[in-house]
Amino acid sequence: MVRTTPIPVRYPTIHEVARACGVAASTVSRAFSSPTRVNAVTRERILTAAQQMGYRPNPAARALPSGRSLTLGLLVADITNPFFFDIIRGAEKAADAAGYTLVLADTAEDAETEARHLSRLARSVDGFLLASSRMSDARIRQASERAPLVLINRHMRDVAGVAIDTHDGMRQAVEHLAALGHRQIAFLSGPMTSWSNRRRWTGLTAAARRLELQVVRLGPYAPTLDGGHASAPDLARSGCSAAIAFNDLMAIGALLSLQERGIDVPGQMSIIGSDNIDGSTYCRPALTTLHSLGDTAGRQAVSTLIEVISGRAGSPVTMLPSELIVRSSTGPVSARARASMPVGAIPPVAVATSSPMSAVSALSG
Amino acid sequence: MVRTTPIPVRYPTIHEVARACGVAASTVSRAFSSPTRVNAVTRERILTAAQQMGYRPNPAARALPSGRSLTLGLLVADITNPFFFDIIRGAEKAADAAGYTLVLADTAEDAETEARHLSRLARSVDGFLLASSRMSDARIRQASERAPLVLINRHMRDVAGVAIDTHDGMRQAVEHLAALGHRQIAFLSGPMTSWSNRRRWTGLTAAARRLELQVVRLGPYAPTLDGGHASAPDLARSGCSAAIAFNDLMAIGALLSLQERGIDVPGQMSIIGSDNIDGSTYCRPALTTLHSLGDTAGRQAVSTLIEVISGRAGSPVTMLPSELIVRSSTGPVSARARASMPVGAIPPVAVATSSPMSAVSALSG
DNA sequence: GTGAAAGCGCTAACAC
DNA sequence: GTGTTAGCGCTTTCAC
Repeated sequence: MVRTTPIPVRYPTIHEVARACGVAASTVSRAFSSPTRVNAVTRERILTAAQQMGYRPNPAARALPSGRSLTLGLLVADITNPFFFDIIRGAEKAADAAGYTLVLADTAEDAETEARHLSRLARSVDGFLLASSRMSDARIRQASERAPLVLINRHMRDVAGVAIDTHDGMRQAVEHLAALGHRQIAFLSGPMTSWSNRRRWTGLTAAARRLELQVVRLGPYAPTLDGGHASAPDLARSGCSAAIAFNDLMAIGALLSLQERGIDVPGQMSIIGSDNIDGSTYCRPALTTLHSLGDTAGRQAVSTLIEVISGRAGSPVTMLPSELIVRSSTGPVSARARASMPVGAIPPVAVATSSPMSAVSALSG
Repeated sequence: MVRTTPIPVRYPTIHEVARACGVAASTVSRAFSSPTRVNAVTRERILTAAQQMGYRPNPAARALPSGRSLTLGLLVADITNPFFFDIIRGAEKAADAAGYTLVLADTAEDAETEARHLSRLARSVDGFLLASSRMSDARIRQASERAPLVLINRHMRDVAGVAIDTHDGMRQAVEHLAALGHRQIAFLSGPMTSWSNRRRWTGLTAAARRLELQVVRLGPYAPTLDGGHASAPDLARSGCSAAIAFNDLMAIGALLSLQERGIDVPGQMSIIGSDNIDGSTYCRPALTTLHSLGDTAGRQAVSTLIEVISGRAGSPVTMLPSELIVRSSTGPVSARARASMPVGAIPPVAVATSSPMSAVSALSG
């Protein structure tokens, strides 16, 4: 038989512990919350008694007068995207170590869902971590004025955050491709609402201009395998010999579709991803990609958030580096490709999309 | 400048809403908690006022007298394992729809970590969902007596749960291999603490006995890419022409390692995984694997848990089917392999491991 | 159908 | 250092 009604455990309260120790309830409270303000001996006695009575502080009762729930909300753009794994694990570890509970919510790449979670959790958590937020700057700013908030993988001058500098990563990627002889590079764009997408594009164009390469932006596509698949036809007819995708999932999707169309990677097309997910090691060819320290980002974001919550200042905007990992999806440009793509056939920076992208227009001149 | 101290929003209380409406606080409370027990007109008035005053119930204040936090804890064996994605998403959707908040915690494949989370969250949540619990039956039973608890992907007669029937999936896998001419099959075992691992092994041996095939169990290995890599040497010298791995990650790891050793898949070795993760479509060759309805499992588990919490009975143990998806990692046994593996060289069921596995000894006779 | 009142278990002044 | 005393914002009897 299945026991459908568990016997609820009656936990002892602070008062019962107090009585057992012959002290006031407030002393028991202090023994847990501000250990220094209680006599070491009596504190020990209280802790021991509490221990053997099975006392566990009631979080709700704690939160009510103090206003602090010791809970943090982590909103992630896509929980199935391996990019977030290390961030989640890092954040969880740091939260745990600091005595906080982490509530994880998936925003499914949608600003509205993100906003809903934000308002739904507003009174349950002490602060928010927004990993790859898809909301507008204005909305984020507004949210950060109502509750402690730290951004991950997004940068705003006036909001605390931990960002990953793929700008420099893009430089490494472009230099790698240039060294292999590529002159025309496509960028497979991810969501326009993604700061890191814009950042990658600006990093890419800056490096390309310096090295006198031509770049085209294709998309935007969904930052998923399917998005990558969708990009393949555009890429195939782009006249480029190499592509840098917004992330690994897209890169892998593109790679598969190209192969299905009989286009060899890297023989006829080199591909670079970003995030260094597990799959980038076992797709074929294995993916050249950017690696960054998600674990560190998660930890750092939590500790920044805890500082913000406690009203301490600090240097709230952290930048983490990223690094190119060269595998087998990039190779020298083929003679045929080189011949079929006369330099100057396309302008230095072309945007093959109808979607607006402010950061681009300023650069495409 | 970064604003490190957000201006905390002072939310109106139930009393302020009450005053604005000229009713008692308790009526406002009822308007939200038990809508039927309040006059429809006054209720509408209250809801409107609350709306425009920006009233949001305080979860802690709610939880204190009621004892219910409207929060559910979902403990997952490995948050980076794609097997859990659909389960997480399904659970999140169902929880959301029922007005519950989901706290997600990663147990890192460790029973102790799982127990720690269980006790840490005990007073913060109304119940637990344990996805692929690594704890012992005894411990799970004990936990389920202290708090509402529903198992996912594990079966115990006396604890509510949603299990995935890979027993029948294994039958499909073995029949598929038998049809391709394989006579010797290896099982790459996952964690011994995993119910589904044991279940897969019994399903495999039962089907193999019926079809008069021989099976060997190798491992256990970690249920990860690395675990799969580790299994490859054992598999290569096992004398088998096909392997069924505990999950896709292991299958992919094994596949890569075999290829590195110059062993062709499926030419010299057929491989079957389980879980149908995204990576199983883009590893090469694409993986033949078992698919199951994680989303449904997650949803179902949440609704069962809510029933358990509210003391309602029902049919608390659900079984979900699984289905074989044939891709390219399985093929006909090669003539060479067939020749080199005389039937009868190894006993019908061999266990090439020193680890204890109760379910096995009973079957290996 | 609604109001009054008594807590839920804890924290945080404030005294001493 | 420790005890006393108010609440925190809500739910939930119990009257009416």
